[in-house]
Amino acid sequence: MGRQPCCDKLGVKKGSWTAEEDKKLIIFILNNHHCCWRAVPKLAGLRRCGKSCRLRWTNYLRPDLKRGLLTDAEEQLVIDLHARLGNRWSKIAARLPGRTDNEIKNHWNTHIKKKLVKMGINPVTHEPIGKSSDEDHQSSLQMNLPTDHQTNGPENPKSHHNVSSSLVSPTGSTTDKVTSLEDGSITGGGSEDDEFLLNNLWVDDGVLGAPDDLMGNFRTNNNVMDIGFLSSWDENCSWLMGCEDFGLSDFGFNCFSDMEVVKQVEPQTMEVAEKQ
DNA sequence: AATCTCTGCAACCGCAGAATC
DNA sequence: CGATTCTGCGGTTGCAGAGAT
Repeated sequence: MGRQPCCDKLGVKKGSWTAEEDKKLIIFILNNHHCCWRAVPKLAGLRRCGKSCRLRWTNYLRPDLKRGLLTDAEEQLVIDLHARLGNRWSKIAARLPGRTDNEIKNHWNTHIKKKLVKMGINPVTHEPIGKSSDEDHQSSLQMNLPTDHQTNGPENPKSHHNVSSSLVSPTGSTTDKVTSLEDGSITGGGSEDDEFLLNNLWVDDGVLGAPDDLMGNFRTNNNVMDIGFLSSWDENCSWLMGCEDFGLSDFGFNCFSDMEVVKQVEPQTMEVAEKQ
């Protein structure tokens, strides 16, 4: 028998989300969390696929998301993690609070990849271009690059060393780990090894761990909704899990005044929010 | 000022594994 | 235990804005 289908494709809207749709989704999840994504669009009054709702929420509307370009430290960590995990963006994203796999994937493809090539580093193998005889990698790499990079080629031949050595992180902690990885101590795909090493990497990298200034912001296409009274990653997460206990006005969601707010704000929660 | 080209990002698509019946 | 569906992931696409001509 199995389950019911995810969504009937008929009447499902595609394309960019409107501010109105964002509001509906945010309000629904605030009041109900999400029981299952399949049910979300119908219950929230959206003509979207549940999959699309999940994507919109996780990649754009989640309150714990950071915004803007990755910092140097984050970029360095992405490079290090990519060197050992490959294109497992979700695993990489799990190590960068407030960043999504989609965001990291995009940043890799648009920024980091080019930067590495300019430095003479193969972004696939993380080895100096020309060092290995894997011409397949190089040719495939060039296929994926814009023409300006194809014509210019590596502009920095002096960078014939490990990526992680050339892009030194502020802590300097990640470089050594990468070196140890490349001597064969890491087995590709070994999830337990990955977890162990990544946890070490995570723990000692205070720069990236749960930033103090990580303030959750809800944003729509037109609005940024401050929920800055939450001061840490953990608080953000726990708040999310218990979001049904709060009303929208607690978070400064006055922009939703035109929307029907289902739940009433409890006086106690107001007090808590004000104290923060 | 108008047009063209390039770049970056949000969103979609298809697949695989997990979950459910 | 097989069939079916759900969820999450990675690859890819399409559009909008920026920059170049």
